[in-house]
Amino acid sequence: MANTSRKRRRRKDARPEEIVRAAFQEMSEKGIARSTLGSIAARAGISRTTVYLYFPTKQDVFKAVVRETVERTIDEAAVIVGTPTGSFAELFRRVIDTVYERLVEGEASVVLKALVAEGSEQAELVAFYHAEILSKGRATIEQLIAFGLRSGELDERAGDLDPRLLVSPAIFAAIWGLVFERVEPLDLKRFRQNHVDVMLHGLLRAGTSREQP
Amino acid sequence: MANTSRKRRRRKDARPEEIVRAAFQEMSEKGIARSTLGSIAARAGISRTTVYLYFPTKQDVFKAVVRETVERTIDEAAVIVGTPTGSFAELFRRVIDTVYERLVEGEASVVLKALVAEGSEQAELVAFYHAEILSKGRATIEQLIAFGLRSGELDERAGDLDPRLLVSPAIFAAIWGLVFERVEPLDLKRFRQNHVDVMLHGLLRAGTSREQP
Amino acid sequence: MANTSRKRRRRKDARPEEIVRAAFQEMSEKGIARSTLGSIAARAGISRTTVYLYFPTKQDVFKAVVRETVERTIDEAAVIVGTPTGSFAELFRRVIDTVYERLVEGEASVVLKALVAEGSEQAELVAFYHAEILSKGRATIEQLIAFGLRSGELDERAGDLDPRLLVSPAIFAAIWGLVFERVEPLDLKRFRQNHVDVMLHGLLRAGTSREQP
Amino acid sequence: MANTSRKRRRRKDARPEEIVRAAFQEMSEKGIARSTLGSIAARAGISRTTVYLYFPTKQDVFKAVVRETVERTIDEAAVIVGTPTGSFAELFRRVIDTVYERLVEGEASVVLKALVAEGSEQAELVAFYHAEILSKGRATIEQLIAFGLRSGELDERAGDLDPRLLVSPAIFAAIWGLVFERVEPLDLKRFRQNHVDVMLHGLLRAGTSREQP
DNA sequence: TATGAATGAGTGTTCATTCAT
DNA sequence: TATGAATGAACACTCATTCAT
Repeated sequence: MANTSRKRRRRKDARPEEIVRAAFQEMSEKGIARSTLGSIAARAGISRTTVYLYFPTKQDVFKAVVRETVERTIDEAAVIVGTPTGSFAELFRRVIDTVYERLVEGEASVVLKALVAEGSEQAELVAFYHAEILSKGRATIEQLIAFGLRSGELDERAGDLDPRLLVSPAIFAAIWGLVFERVEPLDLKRFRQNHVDVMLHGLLRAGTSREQP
Repeated sequence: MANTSRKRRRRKDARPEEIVRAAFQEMSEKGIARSTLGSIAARAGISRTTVYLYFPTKQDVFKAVVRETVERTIDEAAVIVGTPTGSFAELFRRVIDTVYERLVEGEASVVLKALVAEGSEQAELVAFYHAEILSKGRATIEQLIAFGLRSGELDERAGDLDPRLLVSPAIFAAIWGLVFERVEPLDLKRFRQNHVDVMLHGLLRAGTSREQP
Repeated sequence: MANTSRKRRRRKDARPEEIVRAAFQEMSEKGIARSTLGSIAARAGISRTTVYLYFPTKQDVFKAVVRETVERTIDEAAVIVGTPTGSFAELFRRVIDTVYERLVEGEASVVLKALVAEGSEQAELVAFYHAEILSKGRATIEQLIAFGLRSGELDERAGDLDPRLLVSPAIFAAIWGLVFERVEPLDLKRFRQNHVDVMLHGLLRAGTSREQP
Repeated sequence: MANTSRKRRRRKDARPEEIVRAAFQEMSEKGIARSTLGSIAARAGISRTTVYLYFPTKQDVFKAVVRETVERTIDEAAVIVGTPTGSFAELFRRVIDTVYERLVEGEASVVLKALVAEGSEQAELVAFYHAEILSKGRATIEQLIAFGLRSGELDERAGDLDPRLLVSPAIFAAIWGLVFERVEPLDLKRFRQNHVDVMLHGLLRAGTSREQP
């Protein structure tokens, strides 16, 4: 809970942050396109035009939303692998847990959706999000794999893995929750458990011989 | 009815398809909300109001887009499991291959993205997509698992799996391709290979004992 | 029941009459403005464009509606005063009865409303309606008054009466029925009775001396 | 709130009235349906969208027109009966005079015409008009009759009268003036005089015995 | 005669943005 | 700093009407 950066930003100027907070809530309910400046302003308790004192454009408001959300997520996300303890399996489970907690269940999932939604016109935001979140996540996973290889728990073929594969079900779950939750809900706890189990042990009955491709 | 002009008739029949094709292209570039009936009509080379001769509403146009684009996709995958041949592993690989070909690399990924992006504003479309596509896909995967259990290749614990887990990396890849491709490309062939390998055999070195949670 | 003119028109060409009938029904339900050629055509069981074979314009359709309805009304309206029998009071009651039957409860009320509605842009129709219906009605009332004066039942001051006054409550009732019926219904029978009673005897208690203006 | 610019504030307060005035004029020329927000705005010298700052919907504009135009009308008539002076005949004449001045000759006739014309498409407006205007008018007439009964000037049978009958010629005159004026004008002064005379004393010569129905 | 195809002009409404105060 | 007033551009949708067959 490194609340230094948060404190730093606070109190310097409360208004922009209130606007961003309101915009985040609107975004999480209606998406970017359907969030109107009017509704954001109303939620922030200010006039619609006052928003323009702090942000030149609606897009810029949402840029700030992404930025702040990402920063908060990063700040709070301790680097787990830095000081590895226990088995690879334990470590893996812990990393995946963190991903679910932060990216899937947390605020960042809203941002992820927004990026998917309007990413094509928000290249700048996409790049920022990638640099701040995804690349760090990737590094974490790569460290994790390296650890497993060193410890001998992982087959040497794991070195060829695309690190994104290991978290991809989590991202899927985040997306699912945002879009299809109402129509066919997903039991996150069970899904996470499945995720880890299958990733670690595979689907095939223990003892089944490996394919030789 | 008999002497209706061929040319005219041909046109009449072709129109909806042309409109749907134009709408698909617009959607892939701008999403649903930002696709206007005007731009769709222009792309189809007709007047804006002509669209209303074939579709009562903008939503219905995109409903048709979703339906036409994705229906064939799933049907094919379903066929595969219908007449299972070979081992579970082979079957699994074949289903996943189909999913990648259709959902990830094919046109359907565009639809998927649009729904992820604007699903909250298009609840009806989401419900439709779920009913037509996801539920069928889910059934296919469930059949696949059942087959594996029957053949003895799958551990009995596979019966508890959320079927969505098995395809989740593919969905992830589809989203990634649409959003982050430019910033960090994804080697689809390798990713798919990883996907199948890890799902089938797990990450842990063969012989490593299963966790007892 | 002079059905000569009706027969004359019939069978010569059934289509236009079917269209006019459909238009009349639409008009009585939705008024002229909200009656679309599409709904009229649908009701007549023909294509929208077929209407144009018989009527150059939507307005012309409704001109025909007014014409036909008025003609029917006139044809069937026997001239009561022509051969007067009984007292003025009896005659008056009979004339008023006819007005209620034809203009208030009959089809013509629909036309009346339409004229009120779009009369300002349908000067031609208004003039036609006046010439065919109102002027004849006026003549009838004037004959009635003359009869009453001759018979000595009417005060000589009745010669100064605007004949329209005598039927004005009936017209009011027609309008009321068309507009406010749902919100505060009007008991036509009672209203008609009141109408005749008050017109004949006035509101004041019998024996009250007349004002001297 | 204190230092809000006077000019600006004045404007803000004046706008709705200006819009309503413009709408009234449009309505009197083209009716409700054919009055577009564009033409109303143009007449008021503002942009089409500015209307939406003051009225959420086109219907609300016309609701305001109806309210503003007719409210004063009835109130005044009600005041008259509130403090009755003189004979019933005098009072009746005064109420009827007010109705002619306000409803027939004044602005309110335009509203009445619009409702008659387009009432079926404007059910809400009709209900509103009834609640605000007609029910009050009815109450006024009923008070008037009650007064006449108390004072002994009215025959006890007047208690059975539909109150609407007493003003119905005035409404007729209003409609006539709007629709048939050009084709056969109506001398309002004379018609009003006739109205009151006949209503009070009836058509039949004094001394003629009442009918026994 | 009859119709299906097509469209242009127009309608109410939304919303990001500008401007004067 | 803060805001209320005002607007232009856009959008989905309707409908009378024209045209080719």
